[in-house]
Amino acid sequence: MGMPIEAVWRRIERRYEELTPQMRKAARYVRGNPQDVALNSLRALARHADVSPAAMTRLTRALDYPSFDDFQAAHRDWLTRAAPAAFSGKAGEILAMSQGRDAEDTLLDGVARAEKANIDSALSVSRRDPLRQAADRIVAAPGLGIVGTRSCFPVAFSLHYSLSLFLSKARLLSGTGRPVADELDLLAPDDVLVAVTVAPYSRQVVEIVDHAARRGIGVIAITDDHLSPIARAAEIALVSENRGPSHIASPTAPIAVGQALAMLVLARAGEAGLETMRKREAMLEATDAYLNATGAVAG
Amino acid sequence: MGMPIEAVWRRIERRYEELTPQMRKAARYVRGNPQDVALNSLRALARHADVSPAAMTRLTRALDYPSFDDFQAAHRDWLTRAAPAAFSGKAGEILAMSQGRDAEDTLLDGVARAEKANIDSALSVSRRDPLRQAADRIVAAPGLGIVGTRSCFPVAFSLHYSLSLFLSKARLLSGTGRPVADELDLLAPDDVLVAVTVAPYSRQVVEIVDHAARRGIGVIAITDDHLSPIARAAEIALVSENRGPSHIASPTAPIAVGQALAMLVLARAGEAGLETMRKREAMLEATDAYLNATGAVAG
DNA sequence: TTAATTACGAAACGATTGTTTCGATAGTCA
DNA sequence: TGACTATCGAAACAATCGTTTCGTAATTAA
Repeated sequence: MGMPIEAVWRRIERRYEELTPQMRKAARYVRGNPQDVALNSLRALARHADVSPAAMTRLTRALDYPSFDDFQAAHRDWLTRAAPAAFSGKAGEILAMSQGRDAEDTLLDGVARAEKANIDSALSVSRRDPLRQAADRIVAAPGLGIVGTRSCFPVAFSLHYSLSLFLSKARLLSGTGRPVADELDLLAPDDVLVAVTVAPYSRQVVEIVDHAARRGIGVIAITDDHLSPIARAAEIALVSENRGPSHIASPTAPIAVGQALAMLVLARAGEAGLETMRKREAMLEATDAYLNATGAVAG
Repeated sequence: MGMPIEAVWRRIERRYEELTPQMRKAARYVRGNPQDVALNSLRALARHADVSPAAMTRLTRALDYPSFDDFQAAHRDWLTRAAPAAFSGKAGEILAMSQGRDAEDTLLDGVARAEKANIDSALSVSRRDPLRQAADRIVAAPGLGIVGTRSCFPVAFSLHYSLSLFLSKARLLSGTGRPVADELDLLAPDDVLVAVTVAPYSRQVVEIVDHAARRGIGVIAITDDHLSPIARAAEIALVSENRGPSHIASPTAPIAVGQALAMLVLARAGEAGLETMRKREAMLEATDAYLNATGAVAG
């Protein structure tokens, strides 16, 4: 048959350095999203990779493929081979499933698909510049507060938890035993506040954001719409769509945004950040917070 | 977005009799070669099925799809979902050669890909039976506790938050002001405890699980390995892989599991559950917790 | 048989595809 | 500085796309 996709990947990695910047961008996307190459047209693929169609054509030629069709064929072969052989069968066997399970499966399919689409939108190429700016801002700020309530509290918590592994200045405004707004006193002008809320927007968080903005605190908003109340008042807005079949809004996409943000901050903290993390881990092990690596549990 | 391919198959089987001979021929090929639909153009597909392009167009319309694109989209969804997360694990190699934005983009690509793969694994078809069992168990239990610490606390919190929207028996064992283990007293035998922890496993959670199991409390484990300390002691284990390029473990996949679980419980609660949810929402609106729907914020 | 209806594919449509051309721009060296 | 090269994307190209139209063939009913 055609040529295995592993050969494509090897070529990309081997020739990566001699590619032009735009071609590298295209190559990175292709390498990271093989199924996109298999399923989309060249123009759509270029759009996803945030590159011109011409650049994509040039990439395929630079990788010694006579045409995009041949390049795409390799990816289609791969995708076809990866697909399960479970589909073939006599008509009618699917009907064997009971009604209830069927409906639930459809729901779960929808959830999985929606979650993935939400994450895609949150970390799409076009939304990375704000992410980078936010990371820069957090690194530069002398102090950092993080706030989120209700369904967005997990987002705030996990962002704070990840950051606090290597960044001692992060504070979670959790409102334990007192109004959250009181904790805003912890922040000074030039500090940064990361605020999280999605529709329906928490009045509490919106008011804190407004208050912080007036005090000269830089606000980074993690939300679900460029026009949301906190996005408009914020210096930087990190937006992730939040759709799904469920009646309950899922926090996965904003959490992924928070994780990506924490990762970028860690990248900027460099070796010093990693060193801090190692020390924290050593401390946690010393206090017996975790089971030992063997996973063995006595009794 | 799209509709699951199972619906396509069901339609074909149900309406097969009333189709035209040429359309049946096309339908048979489509049913037997779904990957061809995903990967080829309408004309190529018609050629493979040995029918005219017009016949294929008519088939998609007869199956109530507005256009062939929509019809094809269903097959593409299926194919991408069916494909395993088989991309060679060393996706981060390219990063070594480049620097700055390039390196960060590669990292972000890796994060997005890993998060999606983790969610896929968590909600894959083979892991849905435990999910259903867990939902049944939660509905049947008189009492319900949820526990998770550190990086897994967001998982426990968001599951509890979602469930508490329509299920008053859910209790979050958060350990505010006292040891978490003390709160285990809230649970009686025949109750259910949902425990969350991923490697490195929290000693606290593992001990609570062991204690609960000995007391006859049914344990549902949300974790990252079938052999993890809490999975072995649990009645039902909901496992989601947790891989990624970051040094920090991301909680998105277990959170997605929690959301799916909450959705299934809601589905079982039926109209009564929805009614409870509406009441809660009305209450929150009445207490001015949210901004009004217009999103307008004064000042 | 004839009349009425249904099923079908060739042909043509505008939209979109992959590719090439070419002028503008950025960066480098003399 | 000015000349030269490398890189890029807008625009134009023919080809192919999905779809519709319409006359003919096949089928059915009487």
